[in-house]
Amino acid sequence: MSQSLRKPEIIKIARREGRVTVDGLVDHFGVAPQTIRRDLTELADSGKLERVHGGAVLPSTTTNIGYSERRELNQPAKVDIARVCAAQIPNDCSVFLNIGTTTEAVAAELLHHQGLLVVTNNINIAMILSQNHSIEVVVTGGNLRRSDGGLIGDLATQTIRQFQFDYAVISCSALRENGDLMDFDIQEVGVSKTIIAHSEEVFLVADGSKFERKAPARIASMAQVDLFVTDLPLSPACASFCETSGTKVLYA
Amino acid sequence: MSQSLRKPEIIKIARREGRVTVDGLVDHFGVAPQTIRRDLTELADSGKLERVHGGAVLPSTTTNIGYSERRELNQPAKVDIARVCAAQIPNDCSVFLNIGTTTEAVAAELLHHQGLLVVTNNINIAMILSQNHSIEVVVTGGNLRRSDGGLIGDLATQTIRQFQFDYAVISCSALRENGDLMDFDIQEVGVSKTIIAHSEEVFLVADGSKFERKAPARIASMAQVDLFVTDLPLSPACASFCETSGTKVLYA
DNA sequence: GTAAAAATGTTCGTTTTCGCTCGTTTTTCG
DNA sequence: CGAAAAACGAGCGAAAACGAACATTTTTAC
Repeated sequence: MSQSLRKPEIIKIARREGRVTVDGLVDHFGVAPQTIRRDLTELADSGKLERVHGGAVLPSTTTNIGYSERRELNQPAKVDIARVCAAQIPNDCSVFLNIGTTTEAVAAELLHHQGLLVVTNNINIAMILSQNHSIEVVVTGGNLRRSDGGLIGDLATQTIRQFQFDYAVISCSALRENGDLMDFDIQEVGVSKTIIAHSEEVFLVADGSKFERKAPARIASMAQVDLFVTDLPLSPACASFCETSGTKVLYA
Repeated sequence: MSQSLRKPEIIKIARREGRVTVDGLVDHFGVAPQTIRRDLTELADSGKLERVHGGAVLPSTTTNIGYSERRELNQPAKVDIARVCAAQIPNDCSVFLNIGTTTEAVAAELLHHQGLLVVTNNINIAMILSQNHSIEVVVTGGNLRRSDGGLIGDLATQTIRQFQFDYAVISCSALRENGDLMDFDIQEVGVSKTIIAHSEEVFLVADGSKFERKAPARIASMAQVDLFVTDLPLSPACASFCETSGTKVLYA
């Protein structure tokens, strides 16, 4: 399929409005109706939209709109971080991956590894890793959180307690200057704490935007993290905290 | 502006705006279009951007999963069986759905129900049911079986033992004339036995082709099933067995 | 200071996109 | 049901964008 600058924006509008019209897009982009029709036809052919007379609608199977938008947010940075993180994980070891778009990116990078045992409480990660037949995938139980495919609650922690991981890759909703890892969901906090307690090496993946966000629940301190992979330089305060607590920092 | 500073800035703009145009960058940097094209091509080669006619956009990781599943779900016989089975399940109750394409079809039919608590060891079912916000979805832990998205092993049975279900919908790999339910995977047998032991009402969904197949491991007897939904008439032997064991039979 | 190397600008032939026309299909409305 | 109106897809020419090759400028290394 040929590409165009308009198509991503058409999809964005479709996800926001639920549908798009040829006329509306003609006004929006200032192009001829035929051009819009061509775009819609091609988007429909590739399964991104469903063509209807006069416009197009979202395919009926599209769920988690908010999530998929968030997943694309800052994606290149996440992939860079993920690549650096995955490079620190050897073959033939056990790894835990928890909830988060950045950890999903790590899962995608891990597809090139071999002989891994990966345990995850993220359904999307399980789907991603099922492509590699040399990776044994174990899913924790738990209540399914629709917003991001995460499995949380008591069942999840129960499962995790039965393992001891060589490596854990975790993320968080927000980071504070004093080195605290924060999260929105109190249930997820319990899971993350359990993961840290059952892992030899804890890797934290988080892009720089996490420093600008606030979240209510405290997961842990950076001191409990062995390796922190991020994209932007840390503030002096945070950098010195990592220094004294022995947390290694890698930049993507 | 020197060359080394231009590419990071292009990425910064792309992340902020979601897309960049050649013309826009020519104005922004005051260089020739060809230079911008070179930059964009190199950024695209390294995976940071996705090149399109007239500019570039952030790489999209939109993955459309579930094509193959949906195809299988559309097999008319399975859908008919699923519809009949789903009609026997009331709103506001707890249901277990196990592995199998027919049970997946049941999940699709249950999308119209409300107030359900559904526990499943099938990742595809979890994805399907996540579309209905009035259904609480719980996933059992377990080793992921790539062939069908099933979660099996000790972790799965452990989880199931913690529940007592109003209804369980199960399937099997094969059916014998004497009323035995058979399966290919010994690990799955353990799961199915546990499900039956922890459910008030057990529904079996299986199309007629199951009678023509052989499988090595015995799950249970039809006598432990309360309702059997199928598409083709049973053999006289099997029908009389159901009669004496009190198993109700429904035809789709 | 000079030469090599890298980056940038220019030209030009090729490819892609876009808008127009026109005949066909779908929808709307009496 | 049937006709008018809207929407649609195919084909075509013009315009824009593209990439390759080469000339020119800037940076780097000695």
